[in-house]
This record gives sequence, structure tokens and C-alpha cells, in this order.
Amino acid sequence: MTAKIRNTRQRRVILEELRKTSSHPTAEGVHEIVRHRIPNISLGTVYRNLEVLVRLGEIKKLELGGRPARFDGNPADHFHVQCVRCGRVDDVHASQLDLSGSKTNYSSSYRIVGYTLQFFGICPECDNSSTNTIQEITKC
Amino acid sequence: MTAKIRNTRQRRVILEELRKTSSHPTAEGVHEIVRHRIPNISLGTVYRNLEVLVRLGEIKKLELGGRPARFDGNPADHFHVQCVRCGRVDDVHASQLDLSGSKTNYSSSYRIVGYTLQFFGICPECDNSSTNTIQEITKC
DNA sequence: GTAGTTGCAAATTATTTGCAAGGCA
DNA sequence: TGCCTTGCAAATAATTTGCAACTAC
Repeated sequence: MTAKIRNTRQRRVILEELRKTSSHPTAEGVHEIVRHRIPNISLGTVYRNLEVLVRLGEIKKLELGGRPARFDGNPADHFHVQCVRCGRVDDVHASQLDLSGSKTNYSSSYRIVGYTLQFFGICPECDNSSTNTIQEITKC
Repeated sequence: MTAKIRNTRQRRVILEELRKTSSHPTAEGVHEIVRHRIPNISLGTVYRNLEVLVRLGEIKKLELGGRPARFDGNPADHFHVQCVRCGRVDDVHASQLDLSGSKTNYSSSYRIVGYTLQFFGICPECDNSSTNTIQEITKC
């Protein structure tokens, strides 16, 4: 009874474009990018396909508190930093960072299925301008 | 020029009720709880005060992707598990879990100001009913 | 042919904001 | 009394959904 998933042009192009970029765009960002190739694609279609691609494991959805979700064309496990000023997201190369050993060391009655680790900071561009805001230090 | 923060009844009651519970309620949940004591308090006031209390460091805001934010009356550092089925949030007592040593071991051009670590799982209640869904394993 | 998919628009959900009246310091 | 705060309602922002037309298989 599993629904058959079709290989539509829209879906194909969305995945291709996400694979090409490292900018972790929002759904709207994806929409803008994809519109260069499919000018009349609708935002709803983008949302629906992003969801399908996440379910297929082809891409990752980064749900960042308070901000629109972003999408990563690289489904391999890695972490992210988000700039608390501009919202930009970059990859973190955390060679030393591994929770797999620690994962059993907490007590919980839940059956754990996963975890999320996100870093917050100021990106190089934003670091050159204004002073700190309260928002920055209340995050996390 | 810092605005003076007043000790209003609404703010006081919101904080008191949050300190009393361990259920990590959403803004709407807080509204419902507080209404027992201040029946005509508005949801907007609850949102505004929750934000103030977060800024004052009295409470913590838990921003969980895709779901409404939840609030924790215990501002001390600790982690959380969220049930991917019902959305319930509980504390995690992670004695062994400490990232402070690892924090310097990643490479990033950002100036890091903090991080967020959240666990996802199935709570005991939900674990007794239905079968797994795709959503559960695409989270994280 | 048929069921998954699309574009469009309206609907939903969570949260924020403008404003006049109210109340803490 | 001054100005922070409130209640109310309308506004935003992000995402979802209903539906008829379309298209991949």
C-alpha cells in the first residue's frame, strides 16, 4: 500500500539544485533558485517535494528555533552553526566531536531515536559590524 | 537608557506557575494555567512576559523544530528529550554528557556563543500504542 | 488509465504588533 | 505623574491543505 513516488521534473530539479549549493537555503530560497529553471513552479510544490526528499533520506531538514527551516542537500551526518544575527547556516567540521559514546550515559524512560546538536555564533561578516545584542546571549 | 522592568501581577504569576510545573508548557499551555488565577489575562501578554523572563534569565525557551516553543521554569543547564509522537518534553539527566571539553575541537570561522543539544524519542505512554511512522526516523 | 503530482489560493498555526486604557514605581 | 504594561484585535510569517487539471509510469 506504499504510495509510489514519481520522478517528476520539479522534484528532480529541486534535488539537483540542493546538491549543488552549500548555502542551506530555506524553502523560499529553494523556490527562488529552482525558478530559474522552472519559472512557474509554486512554493507549495517546493514545500511538498522538500518533505518527500527528507522522507527519502536524500536531503536533511534543519529546524532552527524561531527561524524558517533550512534544507541541506548533503544528507551525511554533520553539524551546523547558525549565525544569531543574520541566520546564515554553515557546516561544522567536528572531527573530535562524537556523542555516540555518550549516548547511553543519560537516564531517561524514553526510547531514544536520535538527537540534534546545533551551534550558534556570529559569522565573520556580522562580526565586523554592530555590537552584541541581548538576543544573542539568550539563545541556546 | 535601559527600560525599567516592572513587577506586574501577570509577570509574577507566570513565573510562579512555571516554577511549579515540570511539564515544559507551550505559550498557550502557560496561558491556560495562568488563567486559573488571572482569568482575563491575554495570550499576547503571556507571550510578551515569557520573552521578558527569558531575557532576564529566569526561564528558558525550548525551540523545537516544527512545533510550538516550550518554556522551562528551571533556567539551570540541562538537556531535554521530546517525544516525536505527542510532543511532550522531559528533562534528561545527563551526568556523563559534557560537551565543554569538545567545544574547541571543531573548526569554524564563527565566533561561537553557544550550542543546543536535544534528544528525540518515544515517551513511555506513546510506546505502548501504535507502530513506528516515517516521521519518527526522519527527525534529527 | 490511474494514481501521484502540480499550481493556485485559501486556510492554519504560532507568534508579533499597534493602540488606547490601565497600573506600578 | 510618567512610562511600562495590559487586553484586544489585527497583522505577520511559515507552512499546510483542498481541489481541479495534469502527467509519469
